Formats: sequence, C-alpha cells, structure tokens
Amino acid sequence: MDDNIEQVTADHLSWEEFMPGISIDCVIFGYHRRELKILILEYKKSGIFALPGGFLRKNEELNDAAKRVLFERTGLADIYLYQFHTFGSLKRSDTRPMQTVLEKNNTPFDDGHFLLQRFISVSYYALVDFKQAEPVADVLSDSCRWYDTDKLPQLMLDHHNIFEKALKHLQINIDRSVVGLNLLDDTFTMSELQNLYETILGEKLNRTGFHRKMMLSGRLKRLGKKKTGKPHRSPYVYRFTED
Amino acid sequence: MDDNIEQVTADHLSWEEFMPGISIDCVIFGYHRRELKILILEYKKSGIFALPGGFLRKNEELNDAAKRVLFERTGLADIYLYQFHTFGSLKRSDTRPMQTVLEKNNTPFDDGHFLLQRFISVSYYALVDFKQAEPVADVLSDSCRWYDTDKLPQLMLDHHNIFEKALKHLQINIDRSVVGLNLLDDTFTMSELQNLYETILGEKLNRTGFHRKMMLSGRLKRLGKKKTGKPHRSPYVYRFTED
DNA sequence: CCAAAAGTGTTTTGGGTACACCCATGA
DNA sequence: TCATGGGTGTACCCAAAACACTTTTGG
Repeated sequence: MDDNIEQVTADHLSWEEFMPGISIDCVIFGYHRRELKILILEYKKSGIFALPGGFLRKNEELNDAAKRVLFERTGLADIYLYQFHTFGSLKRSDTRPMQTVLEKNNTPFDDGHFLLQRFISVSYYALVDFKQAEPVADVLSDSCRWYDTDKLPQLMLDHHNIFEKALKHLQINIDRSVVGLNLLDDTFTMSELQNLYETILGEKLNRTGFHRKMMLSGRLKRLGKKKTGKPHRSPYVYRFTED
Repeated sequence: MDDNIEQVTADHLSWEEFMPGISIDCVIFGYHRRELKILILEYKKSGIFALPGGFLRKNEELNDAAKRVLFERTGLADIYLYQFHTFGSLKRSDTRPMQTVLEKNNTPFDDGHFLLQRFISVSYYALVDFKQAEPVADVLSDSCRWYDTDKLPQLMLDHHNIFEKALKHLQINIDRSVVGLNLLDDTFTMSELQNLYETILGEKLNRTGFHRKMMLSGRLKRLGKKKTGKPHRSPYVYRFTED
C-alpha cells in the first residue's frame, strides 16, 4: 500500500514538469515497398490506437519537444519535422479512451489526473527512413508499429483527422520536403523515386515528365548504373545533393 | 481596501475560466490607400505594443476563441480567419513586459499571476474591411489602432516574428484567401484590385496579365462603368461572385 | 489633339504532357 | 530476337508574360 501511494506521488510529480493542456502529436511517415506508412501506438490490452505523442516540458522549446517525441519513439535525431496545425476541438476532450488506458494499466487515477484534462494538440509530421527507425513503445503502450496508411486501425479521438491533414500538407509540400531525401535510401533509381511520389500523391505520374522535372530541379546527382539482374537496361542510381 | 480585495478575487475567478499556458494572437490585416495595415494594441502608458490576443476558455473551441478575439477588437463577425502557426519559443516567457503593463495598470500581482506564465501562442491571421472595423482597446490597453505594416512600432516578445510569418502565409495564400473579397469594398476596379495584390506581394505585376488571370478565374463579375472624372477612359467596376 | 489609363488582341515563352524511338539486358 | 523497362529527343498544348494597339475621357 505504501508503495502504491509512493508511486502515485511520483507519478504526480513527474506530470508537474509538463505544461498542462498542451500535447504534441507526431505523424511519422515512413515508406517501404510502395507503401506509405505511419507509426501507431497501441495502448496496453485496450485495443486503442493513437498517434505517437507527448507533452511539453515547462522549460523546453516547442520544436524541441517534438524532436524529443520523435527520438523517443524512433531513436532518430536530425529528422525532417514540420509543424502543420494545432488542433483544439472540444471533441478532443472526451476522456473515456484515456480512462480505459489507465484502467488497463492498473494506474490509479481520479478526475483531475493529468492525462484526463482537455488538450490542445500541436501537431507535426516527420519523414524518416523506414529501415533506420527502431520503433519503441512508451510506458502506456504495448507496441509502436508501422501501419500502411491505407490500412490504418481506428484511431482515438480526432487522430485520424490529424493524419489526414498531415497527409494533405505532405502532398502540397512534396517538393519542398525533399521527400526522396528523407524517405528513401541514400541512393535510389528514378523509378523508385517516382513510385514514392505516386504513392504519396495517390496518382500516376507521367514517366518522362517526372524524369525531366527531377533532373531540371538540380537537386539530383547521377551516380553509376545499378545491376538489377532484370531483363532490361539497368537504371542509373541517384543521390540528392545537399544544398 | 475591501473593494480592492474584491477586485483581485474577481480577477482571479475570471482567469480561472481560461486554459493556462495557451494564448491566441491575431494578425488582423486591413487595407486602405495602397497601404497594408494591421491592428496593434498599445498598453496603458507603457509604450509597449502588441498584437491583439486573448485566451481560450475551458469550454470553447479553439477556432471560436480566435473569432471571439477578432470580434472583441473589431466588432466584426463572419471574417476570413486562418490558423497559420503555433509559436512556442522559450523567448516568449520573458515576463518583464507584462509586469510593466500590470504595474502601469495599478493591478496588484504576484509571480503566479495568470498573465505572467509561459504561453504557447496559437496564431491566426484575419482579413477585414478597413472601413467596417471599429477597433476597440481592451482593458489593459489605451488604444487599438491601425498601423501600416511598413511602419510598425517595436512589438513585444516575438510578435514581430508572428507578423512576418503571417504575411508570408498571406502572400502564399493570396488567391485562396480571396484577398479582394475580404480587404476591399464590395465593388472595386481592376487596378484597385491589382494595387492590393502589389501591396501584399511587395512587387509590381503585369497589368494585362493580371487582368486576364482575374477574369479567367471566374470569380469576378463585371458591373457597370465608373465615372471617375479623370482624363481617361473610365474603368469597369467588379464584384466577387460568391461560391 | 494630346496625355493618361483602361481594355483587348497577338506574339512569345516556358513548363508540362504525349508520343516515338533507341538502349541495355536476360531469357 | 523478343519482351521489358530505362533514357532521351521531338511535337504539342496551355497558361503566363510581353508587346502593341485601340478606346475613352478631361483638359
């Protein structure tokens, strides 16, 4: 019993370090085999799915908090991160999903628990290398896994809205975000890059036009040829030039 | 003395209605005589200038709070409002300007005063009709006045950053925001519209190209001719079609 | 008749798409 | 030599920019 009280106190103390009412949600995009993916947390035994998120420390830059969330879930630093919107609907304050999560975690709580308040969500999207990321679950969750964006489970609260808005921003910023640089391997072929674009935009692109546009952008450097073992001419591989 | 205590209590109670740590700032654009303007508050006798802002009620939609702030300062409803960024730098938590403001207002305060905490600013820009707006100062300020965007006073904290980012977003969204509809009179000439565009973008535009682009957009309806009394052909007046 | 600004037709340009063709490669 | 996919040149289209010309109006 004493242990339990101690735990509650410690719990309470740690929440004290954070700004109340402000959460940070991250839509973390990855790409593999023609599928656009995002990281999704599943809370323990609750069947509740959510975007990776976190809170803002009282002495922390907002953008640093987003970087920290990203690092905690993927182990990656120096990642393309973009703040695209802040969500503040009242529908966000439905506390039932989080109550369920706390119950399944055997965490004692009352109505005033930090996690049961109304949160404004400052939301970011990130582009990460699928192969380099090592998804890590947080204390409340069983898993942090990649899901194809066209096969997402039902997400808690307005998290599906958040994802959709992130995708829309990604589509609009597709060139500015240098998607290839952030979502592909270091080197890649032109059709791999085109496949990525087509997956994100959800539409077929003209092959020759795409080729020329990319070359004219001046951001691509052509390296050697790639031996594919396929019955056709082998493609060049490219790399993005830093600028 | 009793009155004073009563006031403090009332003051405390009223701050209780708001979410802590979250503020809303509005860059309210107007346009008159080839000058782009924004509304700026001057705090009482302090020489401190700031963007109009406010706070989020605990039971209020975020976007509604922005509308409320706009209404309180201009008396206008149904205005084009766009949330463009959330600012969360630690530099925002310098409390000295607000302490000065409270002192000049003879408002008793201690370190824990609501206005002296760290705030995350969810920021919106608005486009309003200069002639219809009736700027109203808030309780802490002497004035709420229009300033030409190229002659702004020094603004507190990061408010000049906020303005700059708002302007950048306005420039990018200039067509989507239907700038003419929101910043001009109901009817206007083509060159008035072009002057508005040139002022916002800060560059000269090709006259005939602008004319044609606007007509091809299909959003303009040509009305009659305008008698100008000027020694040249009189221009048509136009109106935006609603859709 | 002139100057000034508005409106409109014509030409040029440049990016995007479509198509045709050649190249490289393994079966 | 055939099928397949990669690379590139040519033709075409459309929208934006540049230019030229006409129209209207007061002095």
